[in-house]
Amino acid sequence: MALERGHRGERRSGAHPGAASRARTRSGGVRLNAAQRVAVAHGQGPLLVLAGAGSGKTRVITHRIARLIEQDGVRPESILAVSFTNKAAAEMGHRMAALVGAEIADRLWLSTFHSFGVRFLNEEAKSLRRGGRFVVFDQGDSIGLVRDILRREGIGDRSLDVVAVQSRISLWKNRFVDPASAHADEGDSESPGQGDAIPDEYDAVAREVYPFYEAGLAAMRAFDFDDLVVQPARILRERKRVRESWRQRFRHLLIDEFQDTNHAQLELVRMLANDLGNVCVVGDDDQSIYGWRGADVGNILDFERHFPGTKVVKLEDNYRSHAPILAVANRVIAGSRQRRHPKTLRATRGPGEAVRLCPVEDPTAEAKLVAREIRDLEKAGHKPADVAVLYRSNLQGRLIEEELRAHGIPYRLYGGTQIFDRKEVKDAAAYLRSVVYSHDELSLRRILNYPPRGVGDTTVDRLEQLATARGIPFARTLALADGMADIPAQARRGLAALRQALEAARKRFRAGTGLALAARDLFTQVGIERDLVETQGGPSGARRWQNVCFLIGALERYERSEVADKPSLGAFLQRITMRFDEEEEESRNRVTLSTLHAAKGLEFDVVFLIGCVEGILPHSRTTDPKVTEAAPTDVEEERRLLYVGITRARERLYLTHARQRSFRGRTTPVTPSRFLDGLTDGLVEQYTRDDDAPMETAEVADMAAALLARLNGE
DNA sequence: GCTCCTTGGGTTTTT
DNA sequence: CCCAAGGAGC
Repeated sequence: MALERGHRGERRSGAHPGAASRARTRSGGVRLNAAQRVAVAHGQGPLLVLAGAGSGKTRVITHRIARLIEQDGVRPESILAVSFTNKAAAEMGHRMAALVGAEIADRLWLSTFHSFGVRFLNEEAKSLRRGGRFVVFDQGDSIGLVRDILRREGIGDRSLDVVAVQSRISLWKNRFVDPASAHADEGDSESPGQGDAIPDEYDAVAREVYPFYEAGLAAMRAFDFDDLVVQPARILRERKRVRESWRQRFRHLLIDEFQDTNHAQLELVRMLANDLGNVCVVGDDDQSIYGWRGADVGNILDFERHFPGTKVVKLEDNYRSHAPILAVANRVIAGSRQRRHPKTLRATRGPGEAVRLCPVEDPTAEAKLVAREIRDLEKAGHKPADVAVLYRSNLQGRLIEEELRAHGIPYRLYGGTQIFDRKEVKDAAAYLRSVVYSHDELSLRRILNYPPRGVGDTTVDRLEQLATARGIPFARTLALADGMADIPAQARRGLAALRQALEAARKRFRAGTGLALAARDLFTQVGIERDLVETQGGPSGARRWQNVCFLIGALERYERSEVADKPSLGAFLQRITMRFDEEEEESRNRVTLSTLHAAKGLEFDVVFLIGCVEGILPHSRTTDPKVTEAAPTDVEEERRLLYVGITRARERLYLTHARQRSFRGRTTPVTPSRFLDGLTDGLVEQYTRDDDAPMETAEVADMAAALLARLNGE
C-alpha cells in the first residue's frame, strides 16, 4: 500500500534499528517535551504544529502516527503523510519502521504531493480524457514545450526568456486560472500569482502561449508537475463520488513543511480532508524560502482560517544549536517586517562559543579562510562530514570547491546538477519515453536526429506539415516518410532505422521482463554508445556513457525491487521524472557544500555561511528597483534564507563577508549584509586568522601531503 | 546538416 | 570574466 517502497530495500540492508535511532535523538532520551506531547496526543480535528528550526518536528510527526495506530487503532493504510521530497518521505519511512516495525510502516501512505498525484491519476485514469496512460513532463519538458510554441506561433523575439513564460503559466495553473480566465484577467493586478507583481510583457506572452501549452499537453497525453497536484484537486472538487471515496480512504492527513505549499496543494489537502478535519500540518513560517516558485506562506499563517477549530501547538525548544547561535538566529528573524507566527527559539543545549563574524578581503580570501579553518578543525578532531559550507548561489560554491581541492579536503556538492538532468541521460530517457508513450512528441523530436542520422530541420518540418494536414499524431508520420519524395533518401533511411529500433524495443518492453537489458540493447543499437564513446570520444565521452549506464542500472534496480507489482517501463519513467531514484548517496566522510535552499532540513556541527554581503544576501535581484518584480517581500525571504542557514549549525557558526567582490569582470566594493546589523553587541565576535597571508613552506608541504594521501586513498 | 562563433546574461530548484 | 544557447557560414 505504501507509495514509496524505496525505503524497504535500504532498511533491509541494515539501516536503523529502533534502539539506535532513539539513542541518537538529542532531546533527552526518548521523552517528548510538553509541547511535543500535546501535538502527539491531539485526537480528532485540525492541528497546526509550528515547529521552529531544530525543535524535533519529525519526531512529533512520527510519534503522532505511531500513537494514532497504537492507541487510537487507526489502520496504517488510512494515514496519508505528505512530504516535499522523496528523500524526506523515505526518511519518514525509516523512522516509522524504527518506531512501529516494517510491516506496519509499509502499509502507510508516505509520499510527496507529486507522487501522490501520479498514484491518484493512475487510479482515476478512467475518468480522465487522457485515457489510461500519461507521461509526466518535468520542468525542462514544460520549458521545451513553451519554446516550441513560441517558435511555431512566432510569438515574441528570441531575446524572450522562455523560463519566465513557463513560470507565469505555472503560477496560473497553481491558482486554477485556466487559459480563458487568464485572458479575462487582463489588466487585473492579481494576474500571475505573485501578489503585487506588475503585469508586464511576459503576462501578455504567457497569456498567448497558455492555451497552446495546455492543448499541447493534452495532445501528448502529458501532465506537467503542476497538473499532478492541480488535476487531482480539480477532479476531487468536481466529482462528489470520487471525493467521497478518497475521503473515506484517509482518516488522517499529515503534511510536513507546510510553509512551502502552494495554493493548489492547499486545495488538494482541503479536498482530501474528511468531515472530521483530521489534518495535521507541520511547518515553520520563518523557514519559508520558496515564495519565488509559488509557495504561499499564507497557507500556514492563515491555516486556522482554512480549518476552523484548529489546535495550535508551538515547538520552541531547540535541541540542535548552542545558545549563541540561537541568539543570532532569533535576532535576525526578529528583524523581519513580515507578518509571522511569533516564535522564539529556546536553547536547551549549553552556552557554547560565540558566533564568529569574519571580515575578509574578497571571495578568494573567504575560500582560503574556510579551507584553513576546516584543516584546523580536522586536526582538532572534527570529521569533514560534520562541516558544511553554505552559500546563496552555486557560483560561490565554485571557489570553495577549488580551494578545498587544493587543500586535499574531501567534499561533496549537495544538490547541483542531478544525474537525471544530464543531457545524455535525458536523451536516453527520451528513447524510453518514445517507446512507451507514442504521443510524446517532445521526446520523439529530441531523438529524431540523435545520434545524427541525417534528419534535419527541413525533414522535421515536412513531417509536421504532414501530421497537421492529415490530422494524425506526429509519431505516425515516421511510417509515412518512406513514401515522401521531398524527403532526402538519407533522412528516409534514418527514420526507418529509428522506427524499427523503437518498434523492436516496444515488443521487448511489452513482455515486462528484462527491461534493463532491452534498454541497453536499444541504446547500443541506435548508436548512443558509439556516439558518446567514439564520436565524442575522450574521457568525458566514456563518463557520459557511464551516466547512461546509471540510468540502465536504475531501471535494473527498479525491476528487481518492484516484484510485488508488475514492473513497467512507464512506471519507471514516472519515477525518474519525479527524481525518485536519485544517485546513491556517497555516505563517505566529506564536507558538505550546499546552497542555502538545499540545506534546509540538514544540520552540522560547524557551518560556514559565506557571502553575507549586500548584493548576494540579500541578492541584488530582490533589492534592485530596476529589476522588474522585486517586491519588498522578496527581501524578507532573503532574511529567512539567512535564518535557515544559521539554524543549521549545532556548535560553531562562521558568518563571512568580503570587502569586495568581482562582478562582471570588475572588482566592486561591497558592504556587509543588512541582516548582520545589530549583531555586534556580544552576540558575535570578530574573527580573523593571522595566517591570512602567503602560505608558509610548511603549509605547502602539508597540502601536498594531504593531496597525495587522498590520491592514494581513492 | 553540422561547426564554430558571436551574443547575451549571470539566484535560489523540488517535484 | 565565463558559460550557454542560437545563428551564420561551410
